[in-house]
Amino acid sequence: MEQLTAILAAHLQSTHHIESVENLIQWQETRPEFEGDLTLVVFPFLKVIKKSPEQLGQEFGQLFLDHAPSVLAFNVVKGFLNLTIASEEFVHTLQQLSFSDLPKTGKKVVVEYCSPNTNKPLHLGHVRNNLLGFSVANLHQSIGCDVVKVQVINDRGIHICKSMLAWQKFGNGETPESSRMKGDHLVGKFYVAYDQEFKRQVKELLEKGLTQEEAEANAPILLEAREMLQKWEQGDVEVMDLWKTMNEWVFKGFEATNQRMGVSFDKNYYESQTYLLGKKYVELGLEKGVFYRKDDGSVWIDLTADGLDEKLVLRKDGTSVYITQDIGTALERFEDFHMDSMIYTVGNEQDYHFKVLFKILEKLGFEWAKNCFHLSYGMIELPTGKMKSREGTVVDADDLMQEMFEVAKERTSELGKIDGLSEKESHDLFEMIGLGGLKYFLLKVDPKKKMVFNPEESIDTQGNTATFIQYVHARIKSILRKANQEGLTTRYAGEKLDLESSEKELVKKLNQFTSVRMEAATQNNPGHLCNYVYDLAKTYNKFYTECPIFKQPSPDPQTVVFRLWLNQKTADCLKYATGLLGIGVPEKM
RNA sequence: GGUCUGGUAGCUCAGUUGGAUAGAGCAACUGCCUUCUAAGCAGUCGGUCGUGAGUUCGAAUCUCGCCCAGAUCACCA
Repeated sequence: MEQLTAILAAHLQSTHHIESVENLIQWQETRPEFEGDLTLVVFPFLKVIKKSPEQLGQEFGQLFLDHAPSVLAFNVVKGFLNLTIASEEFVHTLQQLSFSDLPKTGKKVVVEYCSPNTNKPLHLGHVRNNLLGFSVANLHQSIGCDVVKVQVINDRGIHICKSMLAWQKFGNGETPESSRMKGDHLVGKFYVAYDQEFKRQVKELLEKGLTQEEAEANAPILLEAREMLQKWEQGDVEVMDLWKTMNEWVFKGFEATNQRMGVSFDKNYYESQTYLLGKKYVELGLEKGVFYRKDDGSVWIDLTADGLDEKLVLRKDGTSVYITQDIGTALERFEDFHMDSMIYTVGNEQDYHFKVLFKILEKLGFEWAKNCFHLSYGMIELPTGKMKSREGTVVDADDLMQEMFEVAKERTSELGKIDGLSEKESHDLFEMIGLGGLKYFLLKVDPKKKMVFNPEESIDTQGNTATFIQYVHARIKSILRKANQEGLTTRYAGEKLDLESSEKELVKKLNQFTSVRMEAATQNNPGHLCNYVYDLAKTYNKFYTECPIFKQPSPDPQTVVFRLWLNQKTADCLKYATGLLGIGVPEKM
């Protein structure tokens, strides 16, 4: 394509005296319904060259035919010049493709995701968050960045005290061991128990004649929780011990969940250690005149000139608010890593918060603030409505993964695909199919979109699913195993060969990988890669049916090797690309 | 009310800096397994791209108005 561009640019310069050709030359792939491989859009030239689209197309077509050996033929339809490219060119393209991480650029990116509270287990929302954050981190690594994966663990505050208090009141000394429950689920149970008790007390107070507001503010259990928070802040030994114990339970639970999901972190930040950090930077902001102090002593920033509001950054009693902590945490991270950019994977209900945060960091004079990105994603709702932890209407992450596993098991067994597999092999396969299906389902849609999760409909194994992609990989591997048995090589020597159209399509599709990956990484959208992988799998399947290798009549030896090579390259690409999404592909299924 | 995000086939979604007759999957229907894996392939059916204007050779894509849905505008986190 570079060659063709050069030829055209030279022609435009010498014949039509046009110097700046950058914006005029638009290449695109020829649509399947037309003859050809590569298409030049002629319309943009009409403004500078007074000819009809048809004439100009003919002129350019002839030019390529005369000067570019790789162009075999051309046709012009309306304002589109379609070129047929020689098979050698496709072989050459395929030779240059490899699927691995790009060389290091020295750019450092911090990716934050997960951010759980330690009062309840992870749910479907966290799953989307985790998968997005993890795959975006992979994508950046893939294009040559140094990536640091971090999570902030929300381990303090009134909501944590609530589950602690409920455990004290109703727990009877229950532990994960004694109850045989995962620690995070056990603690979550008491968070729900708190809420039930709270509601009961509110109801009681209402019956005594208090208003709803009064009742909610004076429920004894809430007052107790507040008292507990105060004790925590004072470092009360008993409360701290309970806090540490229950948090340990939860951390163990989270670790198990994240491990099964396949995500990991390089560093954890605990809010209990960072919640006071922001204060010293408030002083810095005051010195710089970015912040100002009101008469009552509270500190603010005025962002009205930037289209935002005034925002409090320090209360009049000198304590921090949410954004103060985030300022502190961001700067702490910069001390830790000196990153060039940072990605926050957080739900879209915090869009405004992050706009404000980035603006503040920028005004404080930090260069990297401009490269901060809020990877904002839409909420997941159930057919019955929103998920609410307190009311127990959530899709639990552990349950969900297990359900996916079970469905994969059932479906695979039905199809008789586990014959000849050991118990461990089939277990691993179910896990790969089940988890892969879940991951692909959540990653393929644009992160910005909210989604409705319907458990029955979501667990599909046909069509645009991970299973389909995994199946294609297994098919390829099966062919390559057979080739190996027969002692055939997959190294094509590169002699002249006429390619079938589905072979050409597959090479073209493989050739798109690099640009798709770049787009997915720079836009922080793994969905692009999902769509690509699906497309690739579909393109392969067409090639698979149209270009057999071991079927009779068998193709000539050179074609066999070429097709095996193409199989190998496709498998490499599928494995690498799905790996970036955190999805595994099996050797057999 | 202000700001942000979304609105594409019955359903779930793609659709690169504006490019050819708007694409997939699911669902419904029709063909194809004596073997490179049918979790597949080929095909039929299905659309006033929320709506009205504008910009131009050309608009799902850009601009403006309006309609619908969600989020947000806390000295909560």
